[in-house]
Amino acid sequence: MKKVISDKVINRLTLYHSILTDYIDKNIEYISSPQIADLLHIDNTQVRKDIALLKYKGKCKVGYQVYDLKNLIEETLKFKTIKNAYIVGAGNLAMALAKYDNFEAYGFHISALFDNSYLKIGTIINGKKVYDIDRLPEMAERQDVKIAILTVPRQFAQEVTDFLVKSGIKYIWNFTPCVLNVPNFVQVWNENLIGNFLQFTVNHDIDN
Amino acid sequence: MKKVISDKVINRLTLYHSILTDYIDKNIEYISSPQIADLLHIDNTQVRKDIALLKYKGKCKVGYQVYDLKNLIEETLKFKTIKNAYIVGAGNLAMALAKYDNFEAYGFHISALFDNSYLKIGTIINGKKVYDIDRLPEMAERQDVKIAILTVPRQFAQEVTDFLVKSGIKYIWNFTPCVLNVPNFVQVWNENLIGNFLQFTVNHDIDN
DNA sequence: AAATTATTTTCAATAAGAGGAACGAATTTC
DNA sequence: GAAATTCGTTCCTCTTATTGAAAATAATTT
Repeated sequence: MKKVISDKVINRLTLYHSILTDYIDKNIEYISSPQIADLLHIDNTQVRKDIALLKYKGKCKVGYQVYDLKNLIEETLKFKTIKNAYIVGAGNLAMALAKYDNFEAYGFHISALFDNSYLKIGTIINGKKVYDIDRLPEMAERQDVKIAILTVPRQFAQEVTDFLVKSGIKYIWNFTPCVLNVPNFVQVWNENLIGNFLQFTVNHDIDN
Repeated sequence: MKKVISDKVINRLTLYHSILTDYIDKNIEYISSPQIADLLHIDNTQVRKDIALLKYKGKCKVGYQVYDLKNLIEETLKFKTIKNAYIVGAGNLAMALAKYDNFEAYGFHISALFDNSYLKIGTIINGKKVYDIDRLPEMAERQDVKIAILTVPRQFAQEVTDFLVKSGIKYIWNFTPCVLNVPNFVQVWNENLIGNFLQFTVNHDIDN
């Protein structure tokens, strides 16, 4: 797998995108690299280099065209490509994610949720139905879904992961605080919620 | 601000920590760098180097002592230091976060939630009370809380942020898909949920 | 209208950092 | 005692970030 765009750049591009969205709301036509850089407290050369990766040319003394640049980022990051995904484990976090319509803006479509509790199976959250997890293998194959968002309690994480792997899931977005053991052909992204924020509290002195 | 430990290392350390927790549950006394590396699909030299940063010495041919290493990581990442935080905006995501007891393991304590809806003010979620957001400045000063977890709808993000800044909040864990404009003495961590996972879907070909 | 100024992009070069390979040293096992 | 495994470290490579001109263009001044 060759990385066309590095992780760090992708992350920054999503932030630029969010700024651009805001500028469009405000009907501003141009944005400059120093403007973006100031908002994010990063270096403006960084911004220009990231944008240069997209082969996009700005206008001297004016900056970049907001609308075009936003579209280009969406194209590069494939926001318009629909990525179907299942949520596995219909707990609190799953509910929040299922109700979080913002996913769609990035091309993620939650097709269904899965759980093993009879209290949850059959319920509908934000138009998305909760199915018995036993049905996942069949549905995943039929709907050709390869992404699972894992939100089960930690003690079931590995067990359910094994089940997902057998079901043909290829990408697991792991919200559990566990390191999952998977074969090489399955990719895991550990959404280390707390770990990310720690980067913050470790190096600063938070004295309460 | 000098970074004693880089972001990437911190992120990996949290993953090691999660593996170590698992090993303790299984009553295994020692763990080696290749074992950790295999689970995370990274290089074992990397693991050794990260651990070397902690000034921890392993035992040749045996590995590292699970219990000690886990404690050392917790100490380094300040898991035992209680970090009080408020959740601002009592929506779906806030509910999920408030119910997510795992935060405590990392030293994060949610002291209270805040909202402006009379439907939510006064309710109690997982033992944590929802207060009128007007009370935040006074409470933050009295309780000396400097961390806010922002989960309001995107259209109110900036407005509420300005309010938080005026209230003396110094660290904002931003779950909204907005880039917040803050003064230099306030730090924002953009928890770019989708952005993180995109790193995944952009460079792989997910064909559905 | 021409010249100047200020801002911004672009290109090039340097510096810093992270990841991976390799090797000696140590220790357990056979 | 020999073999195998693992740690710790050094070195090298590749990536990423920063710095420093130079070119371009809009706005301002003369």
